[in-house]
Amino acid sequence: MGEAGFATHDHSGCIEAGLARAGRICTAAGVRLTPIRRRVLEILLAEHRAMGAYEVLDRLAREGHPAQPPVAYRALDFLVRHGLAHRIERLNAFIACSHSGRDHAPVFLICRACGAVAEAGWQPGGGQIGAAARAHGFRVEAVVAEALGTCPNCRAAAP
Amino acid sequence: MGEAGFATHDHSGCIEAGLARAGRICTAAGVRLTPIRRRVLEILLAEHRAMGAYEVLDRLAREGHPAQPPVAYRALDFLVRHGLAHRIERLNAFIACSHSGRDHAPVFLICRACGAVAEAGWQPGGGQIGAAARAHGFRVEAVVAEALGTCPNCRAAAP
DNA sequence: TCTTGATATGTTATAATATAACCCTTTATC
DNA sequence: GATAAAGGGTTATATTATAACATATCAAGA
Repeated sequence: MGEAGFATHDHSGCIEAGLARAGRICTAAGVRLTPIRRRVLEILLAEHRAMGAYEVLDRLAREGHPAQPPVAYRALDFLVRHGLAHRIERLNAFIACSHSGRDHAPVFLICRACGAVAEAGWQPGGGQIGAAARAHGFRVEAVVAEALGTCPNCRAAAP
Repeated sequence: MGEAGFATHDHSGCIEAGLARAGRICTAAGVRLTPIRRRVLEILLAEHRAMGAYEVLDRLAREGHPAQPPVAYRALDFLVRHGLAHRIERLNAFIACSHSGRDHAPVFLICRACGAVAEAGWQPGGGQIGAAARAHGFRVEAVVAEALGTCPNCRAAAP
């Protein structure tokens, strides 16, 4: 999987690889990738973009799954807790994790024009946020880093 | 004003100074700091913490102001647009800007235990986010950076 | 000053996002 | 198989946010 940028690519393999990876992670963590959880991850992987909880829910509904809000939120919470998906605060949306490494602090690049989201990795402790936190005596446990702007595709289309 | 950290301080002067600064900024920008906008900023400055829109709204209501949701959202949007307040995505809440400088990209340090929020400044373009964006050909227009963790006060209280 | 366009406010209604709470089922373990 | 722990199904409701439209206020030129 690796980095997911804005470049279009054939990601038919992403879904399979993502599910396989999820299976490994869940096994290692001693938790269960149940059918609903697996299906939600699959939906996120297939769409390859940030999706709202109710959008995921609609999918499940159309497939005949039970589809009350808690169904989606529980599955999404699970995926986020185990690092298989991320929540994009700015969009109130969720996206499958596209970073292959272990524990990572993602930074999201969100295109205003097309809504595409790229995930990049970084070392939050090492940079300026870490420095700011140390200056305030603050212990960082998690970081939300989201950049809004325009992706290269949209700039090329409407410069 | 300057940096707002976790240290307690007498911020009676903060309110006055914040309002004066807001007046200058609005005059310079040719926009109006109307009574409602001013009052909402005053509330945020006085509380000195992140407040939800409906919490601000309750205040206005108790003071006899009209208090339908758009009243609060419009005032808060105005304050955010002009850099007088910030939206904390992670909390769906708003906080008065406590950074005296000009255009700045704030990073927020949010304490899980007590909910306090400190605002620090940084240079988003220079750091790792800038590097990640350049690597993806992404043009950054705004950055949300929020760190969750524990503030020094809470760690001292319950280590 | 009058008019006019732009901006702001008041209000109703509703959309979008998220969680509480309860009960039942499935799974893992002894 | 008994039992505890985790997950799922469902109802209801809480929380956050905006659309839409009528009225009021302001700024600036005719």
